[in-house]
Amino acid sequence: MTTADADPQPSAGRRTDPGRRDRIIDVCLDVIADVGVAGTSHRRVAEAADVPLGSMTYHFSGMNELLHEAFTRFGTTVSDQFERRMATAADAAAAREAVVAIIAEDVFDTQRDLVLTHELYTLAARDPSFRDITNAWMARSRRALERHFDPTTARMLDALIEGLTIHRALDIEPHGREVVVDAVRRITGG
Amino acid sequence: MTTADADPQPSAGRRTDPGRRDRIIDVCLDVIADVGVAGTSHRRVAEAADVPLGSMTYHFSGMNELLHEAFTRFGTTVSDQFERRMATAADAAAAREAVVAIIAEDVFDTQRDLVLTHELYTLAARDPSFRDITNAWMARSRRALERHFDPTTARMLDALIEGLTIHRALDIEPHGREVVVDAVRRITGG
Amino acid sequence: MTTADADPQPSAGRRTDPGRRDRIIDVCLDVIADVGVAGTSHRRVAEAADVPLGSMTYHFSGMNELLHEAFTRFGTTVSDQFERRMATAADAAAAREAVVAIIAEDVFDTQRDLVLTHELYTLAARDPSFRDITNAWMARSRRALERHFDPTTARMLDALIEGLTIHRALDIEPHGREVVVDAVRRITGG
Amino acid sequence: MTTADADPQPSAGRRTDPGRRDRIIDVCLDVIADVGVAGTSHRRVAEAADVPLGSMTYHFSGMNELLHEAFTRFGTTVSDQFERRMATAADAAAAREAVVAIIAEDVFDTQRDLVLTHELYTLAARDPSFRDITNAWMARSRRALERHFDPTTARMLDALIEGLTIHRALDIEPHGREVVVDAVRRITGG
DNA sequence: AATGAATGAGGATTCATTCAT
DNA sequence: CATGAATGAATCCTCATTCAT
Repeated sequence: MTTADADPQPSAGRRTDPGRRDRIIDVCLDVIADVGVAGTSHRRVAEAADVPLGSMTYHFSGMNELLHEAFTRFGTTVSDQFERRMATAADAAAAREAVVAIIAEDVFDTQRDLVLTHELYTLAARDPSFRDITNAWMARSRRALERHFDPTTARMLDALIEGLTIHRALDIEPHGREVVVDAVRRITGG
Repeated sequence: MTTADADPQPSAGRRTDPGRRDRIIDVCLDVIADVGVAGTSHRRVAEAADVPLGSMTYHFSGMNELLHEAFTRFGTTVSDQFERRMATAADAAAAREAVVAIIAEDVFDTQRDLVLTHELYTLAARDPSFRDITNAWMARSRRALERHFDPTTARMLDALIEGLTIHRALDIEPHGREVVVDAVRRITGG
Repeated sequence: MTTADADPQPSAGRRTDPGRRDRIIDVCLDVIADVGVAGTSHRRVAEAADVPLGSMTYHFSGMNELLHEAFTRFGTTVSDQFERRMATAADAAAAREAVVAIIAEDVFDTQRDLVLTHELYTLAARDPSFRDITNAWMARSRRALERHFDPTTARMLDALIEGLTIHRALDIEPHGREVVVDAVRRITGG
Repeated sequence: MTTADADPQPSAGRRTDPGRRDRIIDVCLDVIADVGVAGTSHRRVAEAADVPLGSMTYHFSGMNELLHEAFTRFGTTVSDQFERRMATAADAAAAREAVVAIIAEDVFDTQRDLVLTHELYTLAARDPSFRDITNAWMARSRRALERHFDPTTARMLDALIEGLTIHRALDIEPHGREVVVDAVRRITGG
């Protein structure tokens, strides 16, 4: 009864693993956040995802495709959150507060997102094939802001969010919340 | 004067090479701009600098030291330019125009600086040992802005410059100069 | 007749594909001519034949079987042509001209055949299991020549054809037709 | 006296190994003869030469350079032997006998040379960068033959040697020596 | 009968670093 | 002081083959 040929899940038991591709992409983002794009290798991702090395190039044509998919997912996730934040704002005042919250809270508590964002920008700065990701991201952000502000103000706000977020994360003595509130007010004229 | 075969220009002609360390640092920045920190290796830098491979680990304890020195130089160079821009401004109006010029012109025409900046941010976002570079950079920028604006406004302006510069470089349809002018006016209340 | 959706041309349209094995063999020769035996892989052949990868090991026990079948076909094809050439010769003079034509024209205009021949010889030189192909080829050539020449002369002619063909293909300044004519005459005493 | 730090050849004792490059090339030919160009890999050659894997790409830019050097050496070696054979022949009769000996003895007793020759031809048939090796080889052979025979005859003889050698090696029932003698006589009119 | 998913072994190559000179 | 030689680890990627379906 315990012989091998009676085992419904023989040896490794890992013949088919649907969703593996998805899992690899998720894990890849973790690895990037951990060791950077520079340190991200097939080996490391495979190990982190508990997947054989050969699986990597089976599911992805190469590192480039993997990175592209990973950052596409990242961009989509962040954009989703951004949109949700803006969508729940009832009026301009609430929208302003949402923007402040995004700057002061969202990215602040996730070092992970900060790192990933910079890694993506670095990639996009050199490799145009990653621009479509940043483009889509920026486009969605702006569209979400345009629900509450005119196009020009939306652009400015978007850039302000970018700059304040970066500086907040890198600065040795980060600005307080009131600076953010004030800056948003100046731009939006609220 | 010392040895018998007092040849002023010895055979290989590269016996003593003062400034070699400096040259390596400069070339390293070029290499980073070209292939990214990820693709920057001793070999590549050595070749680009026309320096023997062994020279790399002789002058630098390792890649980390080399990168650190390279980005320190980069930060200093960019800060110098920034300071010079701001120093020549006679009054607040001129200062505002200088800021606009920095955003709309300086980084715009050098893809190189854009790439290097992001590479540095990416490094700093993960590795604290690179924070001192970004800190010094930000501190100098802010001090330069504080010549003309109050500290809070200076902070905001600094962040705005950051965000607008990035978006200008990555955006598929970059904003026009007038958007920059308007944004600077709103923040500075000019 | 069996299932309900008795579609005579089922969805994918490639349910049954008689002659697929044949097509794979043909394509395999093209691949070998293109990238050499060394570069010929299941994957490459499968892709070139527009056949799923799994199909390769279904139809062939392994690369060796595939190569064997491919070169068998190649040898047969070339031998057929050789035989046809010799068969149409009415007398010894015509036979001599046929030999000249084979050397000076047949292989000359197909780089493909030259490459394939050498690949086969290389295989046969090391692996005895490919000797039966070259043996059959040589036997047929000799038999075809023996229609017009005595056995010893046939052997010599066969070797001469071999050598002149190779040198014609590899030589930087190939010999002219008259050299071929002369050599054939000397061997056959025509 | 026998302590480790008194050992002039510390630990591995393989710091500098002049002539290593040469040894690799020689070993490479052995490996090719053994498993073919197709089966020749850095790993296999490194192991056969008792050299670390990293040593391979240190001494050679890649497989192509290694193969090129190996076959260049092979071609030179064989040509040398050929030239020596022909140089020692005092008159035309002796030259004819030398040619016979080359065909009937030289290659016959070295399966190795046969295999290597075919591997080289296969390479040269597809990759023009290997033609210079075969060209040099053929040129030297012909020049050596022209010491004793007129250019046209030399060409024919060269081709005959090629063809008879190949057939002798591949044939299931190889021709006897007398066929070779006869063929050479017919071509040279001796 | 046929195939897509999967994988471990091995492919060439690049690398930072060590060390004898 | 400076460097060329050397190497083991790690890089991405390709491969033949197996197997559940």
